[in-house]
This record gives sequence, structure tokens and C-alpha cells, in this order.
Amino acid sequence: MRYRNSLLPTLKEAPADATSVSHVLLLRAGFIRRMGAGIYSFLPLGVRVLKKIEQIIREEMNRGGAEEVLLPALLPAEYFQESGRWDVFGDTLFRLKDRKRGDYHLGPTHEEIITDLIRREVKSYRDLPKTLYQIQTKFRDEPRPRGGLLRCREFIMKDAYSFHVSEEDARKGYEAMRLAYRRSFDRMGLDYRMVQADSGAMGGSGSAEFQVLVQSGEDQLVACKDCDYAANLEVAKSRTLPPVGAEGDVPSIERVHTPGVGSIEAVAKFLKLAPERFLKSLIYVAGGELVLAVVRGDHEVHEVKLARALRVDEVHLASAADVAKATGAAVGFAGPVGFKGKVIVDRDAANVRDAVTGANETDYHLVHVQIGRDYQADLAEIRSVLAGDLCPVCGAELESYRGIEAGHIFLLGTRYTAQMGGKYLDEAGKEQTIVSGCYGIGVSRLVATVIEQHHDQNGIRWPLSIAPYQVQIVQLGDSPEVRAAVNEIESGLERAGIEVLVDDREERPGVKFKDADLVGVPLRVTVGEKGLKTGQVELKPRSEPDPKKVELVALGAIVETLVARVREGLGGRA
RNA sequence: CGGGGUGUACCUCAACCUGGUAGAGGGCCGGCUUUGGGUGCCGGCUGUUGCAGGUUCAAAUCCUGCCACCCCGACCA
Repeated sequence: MRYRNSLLPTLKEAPADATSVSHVLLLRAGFIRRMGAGIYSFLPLGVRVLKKIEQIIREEMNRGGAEEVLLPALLPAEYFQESGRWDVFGDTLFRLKDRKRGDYHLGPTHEEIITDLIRREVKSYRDLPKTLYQIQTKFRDEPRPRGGLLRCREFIMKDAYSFHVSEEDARKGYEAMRLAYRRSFDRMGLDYRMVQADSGAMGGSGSAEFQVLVQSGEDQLVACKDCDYAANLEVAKSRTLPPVGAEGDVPSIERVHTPGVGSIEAVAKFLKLAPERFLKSLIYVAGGELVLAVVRGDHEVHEVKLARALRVDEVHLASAADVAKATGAAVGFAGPVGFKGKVIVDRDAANVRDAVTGANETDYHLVHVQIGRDYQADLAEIRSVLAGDLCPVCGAELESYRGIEAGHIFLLGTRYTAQMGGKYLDEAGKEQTIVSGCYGIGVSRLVATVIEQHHDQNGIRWPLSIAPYQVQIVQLGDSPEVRAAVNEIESGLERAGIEVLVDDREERPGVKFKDADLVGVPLRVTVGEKGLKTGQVELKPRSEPDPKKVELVALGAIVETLVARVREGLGGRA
């Protein structure tokens, strides 16, 4: 492709509303343009990358025994009404009416739709297992789209669903998909971890997320230094910490005047005690009820964990007014002793002997507080796991990461099939419920995710496997010799099946080099009169600082070798 | 939905506080210049100042309402 013929609008300055690295670079390098919040157009370069990613996923899904289908995105309401998700999805569902005023929506995910297909077409154990996938645009009216392609309201997803005669067989299908995911992400050159995750709205018995490790990621993870254990913070576990606090008998409770010092930090300083001796007491609204959640002074409550422990959908911190009503004290002086209502205490907080808590009275704290003696509570793991906590599996230290969720695989069990009548006849002629799994990859999100991991201060550094072009020829000057050399290289590489972008613009060299770095094509070939005098051109991998002089006649073979390595699936890196 | 912020040219932003005919840089077009890392100079192009009302002789500027977008939280690929 010739640059002059391509729509490739690069920007010198970053649009002000772009904050994430990938968003800025995708806009500046001319891959995408914004149409509305969380809605983007893909320009030619963007489409090329998207198609490369889709193709890798397609190949690996097929290799994993899955078969491609294409379900509608415009859906009659009845299927989601049948599963109950017409209501569950709430405002996240894009709803519309047809001319007959019938209810429709745009598909946010397709469990119901595929289950409907399967319940109609699968009758016998002989028809199972089946794994089907599609690559399709999904629509979710997200409360907060963000980060360019990282979180959109319209996005491209690969969703797959597997159907089995038993849990055991479903586990096999799940493993096949896990392998397909690993292979896909490996080929894209991503550094990721498989982590345990909350199965959330999907329901079901097991799930794992594929988290791409980047500082800018919105998910928080912990991973063990030594073993394979890794988990999203919302489900992460850690070993119980050793007890802290005074030895021997705990003296009886004493009320201490702590004027104006409400925060743990301030009280710790005031009383000259370590924060771990304190019980941090927070009042939450959970299912319309006020609940006191207690963690150690140096820990934080994790609201998802708290909600799960309380068996409610969500919790939020009570207002200052509610706190005052519940405790009779200002915020900062709550405590479990004498609290009228449910008290839930983190496992590690219960291990604090002779603790300090708020007195439920403004400007007062209690010292020598002892769980069991001075107050009763339910125990649960409700705090956020921290770096340095110990792995629940092997006991080594845990490390913290941030990640972007690139994929998620679930064992659904019979969550949808039971509800929607997905049944088959077994060998004995007896009716059984189909067991299923579902598997998602955020395809358009991956475009941004790869950039988050592959860029430098000058621009994108595409892995060869998904680059929009493999080679960019920077043509310097417009003499007949240069033009002839460029033509020769271009046609030679294209004959070998290599995609080439030729910068044939009338621009100064500096402009072309800057744009080449920005766009991030992995192999740059510079053709200029200087080099041609000695029969040479320059070859510079985007990931390396300096170019290499190469004989014009040898260039084709060198480039073909580099590209072939990747073609054979030996890794994404150039 | 809660909290914070911003809407002025294609982009980045100034002018707003203190009302008086809307500007800079980049970009784009033309000319000369330059030609291996965003060359330099000259000339030109581009606006219902997000929308609707209100106050005023006069509104980008003050007031009210609405809309859009961004950021921080609860959701997710």
C-alpha cells in the first residue's frame, strides 16, 4: 500500500480527552476516531490490526475444536426475558422497539441465544459435545466507558459456548479453551497471568481471567512469587496472619479521651500504638441494613468481598448521618463494642489481642478490647489482600499487579440450560440437562491492550504477528533510482506474502521517521540515494535503537526469514 | 447513579474573573527555501464560542435550564 493512497491521518498533538497510553497512540497514529462516548470508528490501520487479532483467535479456536457461527446482534426480548436477564441487565442493555412496538435489544452477550439454538438442534448424547464461537460486535450501555478501546459501549468480542453431557466433559471443553486462549495471547506477544476471579453475573461453578499485566490496568491482582496462584483482588485469599497484640491477660476495657482524632493514623500517633493494634470499623449499607465491618487498622475493607460475605449484591459506605444515627458518634469513632446491629469481623482483625476501637462516642476510643469477651461478631475474609501477604497455596509471598482483563472463561454448569430447557437423551434414553461453559475475549480491547504493553515514548511497537503491515518502506527523495529500488523491494516482498506500507509522501525525512515510529510497523526499510550509491538500504526493527545497513539484494531474504518465524507461530515478537 | 472537571477553528489552547466587533501555535492550501529525525520565511483558509432561554445599548464573558464529553468510584470483554 502506498501512503498517498491510504487514509492514515497522524496527529502531532494528542487530543485532550485521551488519557491512557493506548488511547493517545491509537488516535495519534490514525487507527481510530471517536464517534461518541465508548463508540469508535476503526480506520484502515485499525481494521488491519483487528483482523490480525481475529485471525489468530479464529485459528486457535478452530484448533481447539470450536466451530464458528454468527448469531444476530439485534435480538427479540423474549430470550432474555426467559432467562431473567432482561431485568438483571438493567440500564446496561440497549433496548429498542420495532415498528410493531415489540421489545428488542442489542446483544451484550449471547448465552440465551446460543442456548436456544442448542435446545432446538441437540437431541441426543450423540450430538455432544459442541463448542461454538463467534466474533461479533457487542453492545453494552456501560455506566462509564473509558480509556478509548479499553472499555466501550460498542465493542468486538469473541464469545464461545460449549455444551456437554457431563461436568466432567465440560471440564475437558474448558481446558481446551484455556489452551486456545494461552496460544492466542502468546502469539500476540502478551505478558499475562491466568487468575482466579469472581464469576459475577455469569454465575456458574468456576472461572479464570486472563489478565494482561500493565501498570495502567483497571483490575488489581495478586500473584504468588513461587507457585501458580494468582487471583483478582476481589477473590484473592491469603494465609491468616499471626496474632498481634499484648501477651497475657487482657485488662478490662478502658475509655480514653481522644479529642478530634478520628483516623487510625491520628489515633495511632496519639496513643503511641501501631496501626495493626486498631480495629478499623466502617459502617456499610447492605441490603437496606446498617452493618459494621471491622478490619485491622493497617488493612482495607474490600467491598466485593464484604458483599459476598453478607450475601448481598452490593454494599456502600453509610452516610455521615447514618453513621451518627447508628453509633451516636461522628465518623471516625465507630466500634464493635455495644454496636446495635450486625458486626462482621475480618479474620485477621479477630486475631488482634487487646485492641483499640472507636467508642461509639465522639472523641472517645476504647482500649483493651477483646473479641468474644467484649463483643460478638461473624468472621469472614473481607479485607483486601496486600503485597507481602502469604500465598494460600504455598505460603510464599504474594505480589501485587494491575491488569487488563483480556479474556474470561467460565464453567457454567447448567445455569442456562436448566432454565431454558436445554436437554438431551442419554444412552439409556433418559432426559438429561446439558452442561455448558462460556468463554469470552475482548477483541477490540486487545488492540489497545497490546499497545499498553508494547510502546515507547515515540509510539507503538506492534508485535510482528498483529502489526498492520510487517514492513514500512521510508522512501527518501524521489529520484528514478530511489523509485526503482522502492518498487523492486515492495513487489518482491509482496510476492512473498509480506504486507508493505510505502511512505511515498513528499515530506521531509524527519516527518517520515517520526510517523513511522508512531505507527509502529515492526520492520522499517529506509531507501535513499546515499545508500543506493553503494547498493545498500537500511533495515531497522522498531524495537531496536539503531538501523543496520543491508545489501539491497539480500534484503528480501532477511525480511522473509524474520516474518516466517512469526508465521510459524513461534511467538509474537519481531 | 454519587463526586470532580471541561465545552472557543480540524488539533492543542488563550481571551471569561473585570461584558465592548474572537486570537496564537500546530494543521491545511499556495510560493520560495530545505532534503537522513516533526526545516525556515512569506501569503492565505477555517468559527452560529455545545444548545436554549434570560439580563444588558452590547454576552464567548454574567444568570437559569438542558445537552455532550472527560476524570475518580460501584459494573465488565
